[in-house]
Amino acid sequence: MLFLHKSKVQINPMAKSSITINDIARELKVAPSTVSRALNNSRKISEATKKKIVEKAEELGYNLNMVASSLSRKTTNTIGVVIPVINNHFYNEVVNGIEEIASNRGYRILISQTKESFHKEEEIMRTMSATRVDGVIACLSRETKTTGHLIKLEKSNIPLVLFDRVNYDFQCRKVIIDNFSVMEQSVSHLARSGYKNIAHLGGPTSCNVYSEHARAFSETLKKENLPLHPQYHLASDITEEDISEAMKIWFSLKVKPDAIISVNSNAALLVSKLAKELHLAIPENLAIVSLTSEPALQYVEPQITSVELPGTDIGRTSMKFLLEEIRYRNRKFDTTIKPFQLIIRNSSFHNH
Amino acid sequence: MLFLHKSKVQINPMAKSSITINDIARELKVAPSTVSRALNNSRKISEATKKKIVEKAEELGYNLNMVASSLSRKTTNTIGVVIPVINNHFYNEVVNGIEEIASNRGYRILISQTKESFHKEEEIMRTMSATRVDGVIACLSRETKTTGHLIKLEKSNIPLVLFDRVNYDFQCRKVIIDNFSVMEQSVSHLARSGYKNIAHLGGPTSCNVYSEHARAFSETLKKENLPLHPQYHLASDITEEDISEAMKIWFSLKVKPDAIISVNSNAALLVSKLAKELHLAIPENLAIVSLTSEPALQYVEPQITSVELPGTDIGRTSMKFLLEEIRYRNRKFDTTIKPFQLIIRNSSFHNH
DNA sequence: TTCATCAATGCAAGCGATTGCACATATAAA
DNA sequence: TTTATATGTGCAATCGCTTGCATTGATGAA
Repeated sequence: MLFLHKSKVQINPMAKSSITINDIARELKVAPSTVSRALNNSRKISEATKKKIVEKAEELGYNLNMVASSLSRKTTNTIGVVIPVINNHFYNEVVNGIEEIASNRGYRILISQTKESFHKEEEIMRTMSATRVDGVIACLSRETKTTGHLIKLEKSNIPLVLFDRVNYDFQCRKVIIDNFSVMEQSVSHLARSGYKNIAHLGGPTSCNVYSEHARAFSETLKKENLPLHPQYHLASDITEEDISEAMKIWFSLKVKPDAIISVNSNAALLVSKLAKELHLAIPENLAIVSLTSEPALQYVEPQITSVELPGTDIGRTSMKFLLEEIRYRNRKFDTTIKPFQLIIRNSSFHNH
Repeated sequence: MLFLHKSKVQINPMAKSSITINDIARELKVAPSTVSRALNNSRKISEATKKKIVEKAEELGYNLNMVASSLSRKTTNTIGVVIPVINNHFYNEVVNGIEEIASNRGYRILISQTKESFHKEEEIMRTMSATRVDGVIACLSRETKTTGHLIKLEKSNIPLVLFDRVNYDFQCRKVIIDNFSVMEQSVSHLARSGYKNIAHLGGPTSCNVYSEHARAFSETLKKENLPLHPQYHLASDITEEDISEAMKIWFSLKVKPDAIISVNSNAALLVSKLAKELHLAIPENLAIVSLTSEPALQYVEPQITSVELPGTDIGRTSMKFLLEEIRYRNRKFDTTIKPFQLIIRNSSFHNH
C-alpha cells in the first residue's frame, strides 16, 4: 500500500481546527441550527435537506464534537467505573457486564483503579465529578471507611451504584453478594467433608466483605461444633509475604490446620503452591477453598474448590440500575443480593 | 444502623445546576475571568484575591466543569486506550503502565475493548475522535487488515501510538516485540532439549504477530534440521474448541508431536490439562511452551515455560511517546522493539 | 378571500470555562 | 511633576453545539 500522498506530515504545532456544523451550514447556505437538527435526525427537517446535509457532512469529513455537545446538552453519555484494580478476574467480568449494557445504550465507560488507596479513590471521585460523567459504578477500596467523597458526588447530582464492597451507612443502590453465606457454605462444606481445624486467610475487616466473612467464620464454626483457634482466624492485606508468613506460623503449631479458606483465588493458588512445598497432600492433609474464582483454579492439581461470583451479572445489573437513575432520576436505595455458587473441586473433598 | 435522617430523597427530575465560576464571581463582585485565573493559579492575580476566591469556591462546593474547560482549551486531558480484551494479563499490564505515566502527568484514560472485532474497532476510533481525546494508544484487533480508520484518526489530528499488534503499512510510532525472535528462541530451546516433533498452535496469520510467529516457526525448524509436519503448523482463532480439536487430531496421528508451542497462556494451560487427560507425561512425553505469560503458569504442575513480555514497560513507553507527540507535535515514525525473556520452567526441560 | 394551522427553517441565547486585550492604579524612573 | 513600567482586574469574544421561539410560506377551512 502506498501512503505517499496521505502521509504529508503536518508540522504546525496547533491542531488544524476541524470541520464544524458552521462550515457545513456556510457551504450549504443554511443555518447551523438546521445542520444540527438534520444530523440529529430531527423530524422537523425535511428529508431533502437532511440528505443534502448528511452528504455534505460526509464529504467534508465532519465529526461531531462531543465536548461541545456535552456542554450544551449537559450530559456526557459517559459513565465512570471505579474498581480497586484492573488485573483481577472478578472486576474484569464486572467491567464486561457494565460495558455490554452501556454500549448497547450508547454510553461510554471511563475506568479508573483506586489501587486500594482511599486517597486515590477520593481523587477519582473528584475527577468523575469534574468530567461530569452521567453516573458512577464503584467498588470501594479496602481502605475506605468514610463516605464524604461519595456524599460530594451525590451533591453534584451524579447517580452512584456500589457493588461488592459497599458502605452500608451510605444510601444508594447496591449490588452485592451475601458474604456471610459465602463463608457459611464454605465452612459447612469443609465440616461435612470431615475437616476439623479450619483456618481463615481473610482480608482486612475494615471492609464489609471481609468483616462479614470473619463473622460468618466464627459463627459457623460454632454452629458446626468445630474449634475456633484464634490464631487460625487471620485478617491481613493478603500480600504474598502475609500468606507465606501465615503458612509458616500455622504449620509450626502443635495443632496444624487441615483446611484453609482463602479470601481470594490468588491467595489460594499461592497457598496450594506453598502447601506442596511443605509436602502436604491436598486434599488429604490439607483442604483449600477459595472465596473467589478464576480460570487458573481449574488448571492446578488438584483443582481448587471455589466460590463462583456472578461478575458479569453484577456488572449488568449495576449498569441497569444506574441507567434507571440517570433516566428517570428515581432514586432507590434498595440492595440487590446476587446468587453465588460454591463449586466443589478436588482440593476439599475426599473420603476420610 | 439507622438511615432515617440521611435518606431525604431529592425528587426533582432535573439536576440542580451546579456552582460555576460566575456564581463565585457574583458573590465576590469580581469578574469571572478573575475567578478563572485565580483557580488556575495564574500569577497575574494577587495572593489576597486568590485566597478569597479559593475560599469562596471551597465554601460553595465549586467543582471545575472539565467539559467547558475542554471546549475552551481544545484539549481534554484524556487519552484513549484501545485493547482487544480487558481480561488478559498482558493487556492489563500495558494498561497499568499507561495509567502510571498518564496519571503522573494529569491525564485520564478512556479504555475500550474491540473484542477482536474490526467493526467495533472502527466505531471506537470514531468515538475517540468525537470525544476529542488528546491521543490514542491502540493494539489492533485480530481482524484488522486495513487502516482507513487509523488514517481518519490521524486526519482529525489525534496522535496515535500502536503497540504489539500493529500494521506496518501505517505510519506512526510503534512499540512492539520481536515476534520472530520469540518463536525462534522457543523452537531452539526445544531443539536443544531434544524435542523433535514440534507443533505450533498459532493465531490467525492476518495479524502481524502471528504471521511472524509462523514464519519463524518454519525457518527455525529448518535451521535446526527438524521436520516441519504441515499438520503441526496450525493457525486458528484459538478457541477452546480449536485447541481440543487440534489435540485430538495430533495425538491420533502416526507421528505424534513431542512438543507444543502455544500462542498464549490460556491455550497453554488448556493444552496442559488436555495432555494430562491423555496421560501424557510433561515434559517427558510432551513439552509445552507458551508465547505469553501469566501468573497461573507457575501454579500448574509442572510449571510452564513461557515468554515473559514487558507489558508494563510497553505501556509506559507508549504513553511517553504519545505525550511527546501531544506536547511537541513532533511526529516520529520509529518503531521501538522491547526485549522479552524466555523463562524456562519444567514443562520443557528434562534429561533425555 | 381571509384566517388559522402546520411544516420547515432561521435567529440568537445559552452551556461554563478561557484568554487576548484594554484599562486602571501604583510604583519607579527621569 | 511627568512619563514609563509593572501589576492586578475587567470586558467581551470564543470554543461548537443545542434549543426555545420567531418567522415564513403553503395549505386547508370557513
